[in-house]
Amino acid sequence: MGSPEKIDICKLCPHSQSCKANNDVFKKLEKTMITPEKGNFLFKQGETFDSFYIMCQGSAKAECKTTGNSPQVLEFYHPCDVIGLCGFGNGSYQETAQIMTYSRIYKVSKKDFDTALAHSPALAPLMFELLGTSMVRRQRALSEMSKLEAEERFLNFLKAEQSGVPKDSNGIELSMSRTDLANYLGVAVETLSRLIKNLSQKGVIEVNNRHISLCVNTNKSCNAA
Amino acid sequence: MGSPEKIDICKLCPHSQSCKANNDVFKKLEKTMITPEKGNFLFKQGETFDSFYIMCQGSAKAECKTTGNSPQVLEFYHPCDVIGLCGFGNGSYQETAQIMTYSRIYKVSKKDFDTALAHSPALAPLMFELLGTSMVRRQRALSEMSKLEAEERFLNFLKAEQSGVPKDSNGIELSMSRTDLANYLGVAVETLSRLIKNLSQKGVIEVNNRHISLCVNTNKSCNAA
DNA sequence: CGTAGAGTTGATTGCGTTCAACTTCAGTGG
DNA sequence: CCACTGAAGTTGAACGCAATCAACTCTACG
Repeated sequence: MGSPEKIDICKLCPHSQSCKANNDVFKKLEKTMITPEKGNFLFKQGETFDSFYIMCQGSAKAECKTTGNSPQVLEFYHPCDVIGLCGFGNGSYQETAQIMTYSRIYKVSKKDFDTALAHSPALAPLMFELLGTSMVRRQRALSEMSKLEAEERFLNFLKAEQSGVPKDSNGIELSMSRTDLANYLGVAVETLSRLIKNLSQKGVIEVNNRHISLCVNTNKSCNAA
Repeated sequence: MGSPEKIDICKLCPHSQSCKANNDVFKKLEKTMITPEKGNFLFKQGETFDSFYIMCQGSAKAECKTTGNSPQVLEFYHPCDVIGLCGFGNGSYQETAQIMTYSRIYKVSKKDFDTALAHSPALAPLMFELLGTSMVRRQRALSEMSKLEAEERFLNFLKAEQSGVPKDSNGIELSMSRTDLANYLGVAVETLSRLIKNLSQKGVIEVNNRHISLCVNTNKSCNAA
């Protein structure tokens, strides 16, 4: 892990407009910047909940394992995302967070958070909102998982990824492996591979390794092409 | 809906030991008792978040619909469960809550909750815990949905249902229709029907309409029988 | 008694899994 | 600089779980 600093880098951040970390209330929170490398863990499932994190730069994933099964990728994290809220549940993290690419991340210790809570009346509602949103995001994923077919889930994923990227940039640079992505989507790696090939042949997407761009007609009707 | 009262019925409640509503902090919350009938809605997806609920008696379900798809049952609620927390997300409910059997439910208005928040420092942490737990519950469901086969998901469901029931009682009285249950498990009604038949023939469960009892060897090995 | 909704059963189809072989790519050491 | 190695990704063939469609039975309720 990198050495902690205490600089406000939000001023330089391209996401500062929409980021919770740049919110008035959150800005007052005591926090440190960490710069973990690819493969590092922010926390592992079962560990005591002592901090949560706000991603400024980079990418990460959350996995959870249930008894006897291979782990399931729950979520991919991008800049502005808050990581580790699941720890509020019963005092320990119920998932494992791992860095996918070199990242810059704000770390907020639970201790500092609890202190701030007493002084800043606006903090609790903000946190309720964050937790509520996280909950809804996962229930959406749950709903999609059982309702939609693999292709549609993948397209939804792409659209979500694209929305977090400046519009002028041409396509998306995926930060996760096919294995992780397939796991996240709930299909086998082979299925994902075939799926991408099909969509590519149909002209819905253009693929070059981990670089994928959605073609102009982003709407659903392009499936029929 | 039934007429609101303001009586503390926790003293008479068989679940009072484990129920959040009976927690010191929650007890001080201003709340009213409602007694909705089967089919009533506590709230519908998209409505403004103005209250959450604590179930004392009865059963309910939460459904969500995403664009263009049939609704997905997210969760079934039993006594002690808190309903409507998703509303904290963006100020509106992201799911619909419907009563399945005649129920007695505490209603906590957001206004009263916000008021209490200012006076009771222990309330926010308790709420964080509730929200965190709800989040984790849904991510578990998500993980199971993609990892486990239908039969195992059904058995897990049964075990969960059973754990909320006094041990001396013989078996479980399901409060939901096959349709809802199949939807919740992410399979077709027909599949669920066949599944139940198989398990019954293998001697893993005993079925009589909506009354189901897990046979003595509750452990996984009984699948092999 | 008749109707509607809930649940069951059977036959068929298909999406996605699994297994296996192959290709591509990045990193490492000679 | 190139050969080697292992991981990541692709392709093909065969299988199987669960969906779908359709007909039927059961149950509740008027």
